[in-house]
Amino acid sequence: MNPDQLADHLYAIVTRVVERRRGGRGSVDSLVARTDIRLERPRNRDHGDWASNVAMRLAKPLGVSPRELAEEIAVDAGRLEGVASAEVAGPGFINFRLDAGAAGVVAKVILDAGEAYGRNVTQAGSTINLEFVSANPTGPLHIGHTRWAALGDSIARVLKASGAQVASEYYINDAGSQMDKFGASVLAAAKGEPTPPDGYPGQYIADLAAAVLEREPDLLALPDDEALGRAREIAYELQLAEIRQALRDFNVEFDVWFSERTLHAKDPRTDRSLVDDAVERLRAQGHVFDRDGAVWVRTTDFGDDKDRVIRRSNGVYTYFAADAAYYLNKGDRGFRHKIYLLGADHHGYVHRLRALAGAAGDDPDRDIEVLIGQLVSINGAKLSKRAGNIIELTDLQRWLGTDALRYSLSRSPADSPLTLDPELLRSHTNDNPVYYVQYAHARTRSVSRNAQAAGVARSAFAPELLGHETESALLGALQEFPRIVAQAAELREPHRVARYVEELAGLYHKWYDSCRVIPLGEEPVTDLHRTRLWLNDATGQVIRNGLGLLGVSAPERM
RNA sequence: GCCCCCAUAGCUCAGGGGAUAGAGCGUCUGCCUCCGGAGCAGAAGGCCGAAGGUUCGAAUCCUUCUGGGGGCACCA
Repeated sequence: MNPDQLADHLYAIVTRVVERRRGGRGSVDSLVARTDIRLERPRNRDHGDWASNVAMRLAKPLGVSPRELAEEIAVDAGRLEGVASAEVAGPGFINFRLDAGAAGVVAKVILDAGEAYGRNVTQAGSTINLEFVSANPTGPLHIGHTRWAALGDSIARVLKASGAQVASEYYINDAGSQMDKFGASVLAAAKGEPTPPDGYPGQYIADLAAAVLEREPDLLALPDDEALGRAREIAYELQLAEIRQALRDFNVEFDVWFSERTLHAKDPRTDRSLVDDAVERLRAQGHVFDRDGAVWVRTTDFGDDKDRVIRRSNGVYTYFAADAAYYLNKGDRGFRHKIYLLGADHHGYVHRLRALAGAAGDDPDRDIEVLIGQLVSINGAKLSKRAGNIIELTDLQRWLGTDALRYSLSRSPADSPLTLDPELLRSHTNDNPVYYVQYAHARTRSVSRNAQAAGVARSAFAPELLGHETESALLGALQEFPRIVAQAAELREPHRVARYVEELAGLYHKWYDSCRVIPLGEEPVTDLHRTRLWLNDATGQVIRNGLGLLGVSAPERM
């Protein structure tokens, strides 16, 4: 008996009650949405294993008191198999208590499913393109990108676990003038000249220059134009490789690396690029006009505060044009839903992107979704390029460790400002929530190893014996995991998984403290010990699955 | 000026209209002869920024205000 099954039974009972009272005039569905009949885990354990507010929702439309209605529902609900009791409490809650056996079967369900436990089909049928990071390949990733890398990757994972067809995608801005500035900066460094105006400063440019010279020793003997091109291309290749490696080391996997150059490349047969086509497609939709020699998109039709130029009067496309082409290309590749993860410093793009969807003939409310995340600060200091106190992703990783860094970035919602305390993250103690969770996992593994040595095996499974209060608390939390994953996917909030595994770890530690898996001294091994081993192993599996969704390791030992 | 986000314990942060608002850290008190004490049990700590509104019920939804962060290019 899991909460979803119980909710189904409850719905059937409520349907009967409503029919009895209404005599066929008006169904349940006309009074309350099916999804509003939900079971929640009460905060207070005295309120049972699961609680429903359905009576309070229906009392008014039915014209009865919530408690009276709750009593009527509770009588039937109390007779359900697997339900030990259904009691009315407070203003009209119905509090359910499950039989230990009915609750305990989840341990077996989990171990049968293994890594698949938690997967669900709530997002089945949706095709989602999820774009994040997309940093210019003109320098290393810094902390500003780090949060989106952690978050975006975990969002992709929970979406996939919920049955969505997802492509996580990195848009490489490798076209345009910033690449030339980048190339010029590297070439200048190779020549030993100072950084050109508007160029990229930084030690990494000098390092790249050295690497470029190593690859192309005759670089400086080439004509200037050619040298610039070679420097730019080699440095680009090296820098992009470094970015990819940094993300791989951070357990961030992109399905697609999309080069902006793809959009500008002319098709040799038609001599047209995807950007050319995109502008014409928007024009055909009726949202493009010409003014002052430039081509504009009427983004104000879709809530933008001013119209945007897509092709300048000098004939050069703006960045917006590439954005449009890229957006259309995502749709052409079969992705109905496009998610963009942007930092708060880019929120000005939101209207523009939504306008793009509208101008392309899509529904801006349904086909495009822009997630805005707040910036991260360290020790209270905001980190920005302007302030010159950028910290690189790879430095942070080496400093704090991938697990601690990913976890701390993943355990808060994206729109919540986040301050990292490096001292705290470096501490390998309980100061650091990730260790609390990882320790719980390591402990399940240790118990499992010790159990084997002590002759306790999963040879018997008697869930009705799991009657201790810490056991019913742990079982209830284990039952919740699939809906936590589904919720994280639906809301694009992977931090819910982090908070969940923290709670689960806490419940496990409490259980461990009061219930032994391995008998003391000369006591005999009983089915209770064997069944507890199932529970121990199931808990380890769920913590492992949860951490996996966050890209954090679940160590066997610490 | 216009737009977006935030405000909850001393600190860092959770809390999708429900019951007595939570966790970790920090402070204080207990618990290791036996499965990992990186743990557990307990104490203290709150006008959920302010004021209105919606609701049987608001930290949560709406409006206004205050305070903080960010953004408003024929840049990329």
